[in-house]
Amino acid sequence: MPLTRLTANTPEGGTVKSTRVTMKDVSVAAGVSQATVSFVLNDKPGETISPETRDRVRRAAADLGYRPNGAARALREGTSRIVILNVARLPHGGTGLAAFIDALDAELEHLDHMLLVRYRAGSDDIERMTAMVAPRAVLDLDRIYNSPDAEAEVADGGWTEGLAAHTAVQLRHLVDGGHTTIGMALPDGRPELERLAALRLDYARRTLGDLGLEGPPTLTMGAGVDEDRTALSDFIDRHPAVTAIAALDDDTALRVLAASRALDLPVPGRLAVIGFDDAGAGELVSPSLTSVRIDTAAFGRRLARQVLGLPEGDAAPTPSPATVIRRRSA
Amino acid sequence: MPLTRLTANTPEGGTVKSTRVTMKDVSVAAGVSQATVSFVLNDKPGETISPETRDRVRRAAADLGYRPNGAARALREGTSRIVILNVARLPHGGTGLAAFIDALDAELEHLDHMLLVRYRAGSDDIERMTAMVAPRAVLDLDRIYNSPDAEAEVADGGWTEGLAAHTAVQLRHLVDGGHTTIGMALPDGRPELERLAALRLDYARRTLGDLGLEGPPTLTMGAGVDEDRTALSDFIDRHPAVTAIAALDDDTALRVLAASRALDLPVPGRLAVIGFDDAGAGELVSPSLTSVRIDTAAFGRRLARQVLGLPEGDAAPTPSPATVIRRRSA
DNA sequence: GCGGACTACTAAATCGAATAAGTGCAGTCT
DNA sequence: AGACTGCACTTATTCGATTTAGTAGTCCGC
Repeated sequence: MPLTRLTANTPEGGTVKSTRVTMKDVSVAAGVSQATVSFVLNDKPGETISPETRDRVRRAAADLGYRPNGAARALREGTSRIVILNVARLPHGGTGLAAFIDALDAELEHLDHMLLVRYRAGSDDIERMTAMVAPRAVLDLDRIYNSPDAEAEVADGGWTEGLAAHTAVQLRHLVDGGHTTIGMALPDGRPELERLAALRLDYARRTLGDLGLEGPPTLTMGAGVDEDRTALSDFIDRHPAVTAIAALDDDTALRVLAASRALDLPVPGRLAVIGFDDAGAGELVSPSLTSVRIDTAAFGRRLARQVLGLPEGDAAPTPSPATVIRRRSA
Repeated sequence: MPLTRLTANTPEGGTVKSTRVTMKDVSVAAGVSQATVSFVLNDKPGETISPETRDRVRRAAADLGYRPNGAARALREGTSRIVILNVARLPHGGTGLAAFIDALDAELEHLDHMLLVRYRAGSDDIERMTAMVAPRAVLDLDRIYNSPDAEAEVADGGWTEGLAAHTAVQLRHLVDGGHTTIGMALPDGRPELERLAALRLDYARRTLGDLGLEGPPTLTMGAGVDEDRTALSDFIDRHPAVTAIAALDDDTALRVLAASRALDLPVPGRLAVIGFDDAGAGELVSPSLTSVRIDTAAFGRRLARQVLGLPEGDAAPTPSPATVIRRRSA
């Protein structure tokens, strides 16, 4: 009754190795050379293979249950068909990020690649990884936030442009609710989120500007329950006109909620609170947390193709809907 | 300003390939054959290499920054040095699981292997993975719960035995608080957690039995906020003597808290609630959630060695402490 | 009726490590 | 002195794919 199910491949190669179907086996079954099998199965352009032969080969491969050996491929091609997603220390609780990963995974699978996730951070780790697994690409969700070369043109599946729209949805919900002086809550002591915070803050400023409102004063939460209460208290003293707070994420929003409770500030009566990237716990607190659920699947799909250097594909310039999950807090 | 930092290895090979340091390069630099380099770097037993040569080889390898090519190794040996952890659809918010993964990762790194996490489930996926990455082992956190052969002897780093102790800590906290009739809250509609639930319930029953108390009546939560309220209401009606509830995890505990609030049941006055595997949101709700924080690092370390077929190593039969994070709810 | 182009393939090299099977030489035993 | 053993290596093969460089055979024009 163990927690883990172990499927070990004995390095000694017991029966496993002898069972493996190789390209050679397929070539024999189809009565052609091994090279021909490779040409057919990879649809190599420029090679002329008769339709009948193609058929025989494909049939043989299917019959035998042939699967190309990733190691051999990687050795020959220089990189494996693995794509690494590095999520070191980032929050991955939100539904948005989960959907993003799901879509990325599905699309990569469709393109005959495999997404694997790495939790370790550090540049040395990336070096190790390059040597050990030679991934086709590394998607680093962490590094970007601390990246000095902010303007580097890097594939992101359109996430960044989407972020602007999503931030706007969050703010607009508060404005539609009649709020005109809005604050923004950012996480404390999370250096890996610093750049994301700056980005979101910038978009928030623009959104409010477009609506003829002043940019949001900011509030930092996350140092601890007591510190949070003090921080919110100070913030309200300094900005008494603020009647609503938009948070960077649900965790930060929950902290605002907790601090408000401690200060006896009625939510949403005195202070409306809205989160971002609905993380699930929002419906379990009181008052329940209003949040923004973002559809990031389209980004994931686009990123998969970008990462492999493929054209955008059939995925049209999809709109990226963000919907407000309306609960009690705003 | 993208979300992702992309480090692509061009399949075309560009400059990267020419830059790679191979064993051949090392052998030339050290003035020996490539085979000798392999013998030295792998400490091949049975091979007699003079200390001076060993030194020259090691020095050359270090100077050139040699890193063995994972693909070549995998091709030759039949399996790569990658260990896959499959966490498909399981909750991974708890601090315990995070610490478990961290320790597993660190120990595997120490043993020159690499832990990569896979989110997809399904047997077909495992087949794909075997062909594409040929992992040395697959740790499936998911399958185990549905596994029919419950008694299979599989490496788990001692997790299972620990679970019993941890469950006891959770229950004992309630008993120490004066509670004698205790219920257990289990998640609803999470088939992947069914077996874990059964396991925990069994341990709970034993713990209570040892203390001379009756086994816990169970309560199912998670179908939805309204359903949860009804479920708790029914439960209290049926078991009015129950004054405390131990939950399978923090998420389930939060649901009990929310339902209690909806029913105006004072917590911990009428009903004490304790979670498991402290997931972080517990301190942000009101009343704040008491939970059990488990130290799973030792399990991770042991599992790493088990999985690679190594002896237990220096890691002594470590005790696995579980500590109650005492907050307001119990 | 012969060179050239095209078709439909095959043979062999290659990627980088691990390893089985030698090779030359010094020392030992009988 | 010749066989034998052990040491310190080297040579060459292997893993399973991709890819380059062929090689027969056919058709086509002149």
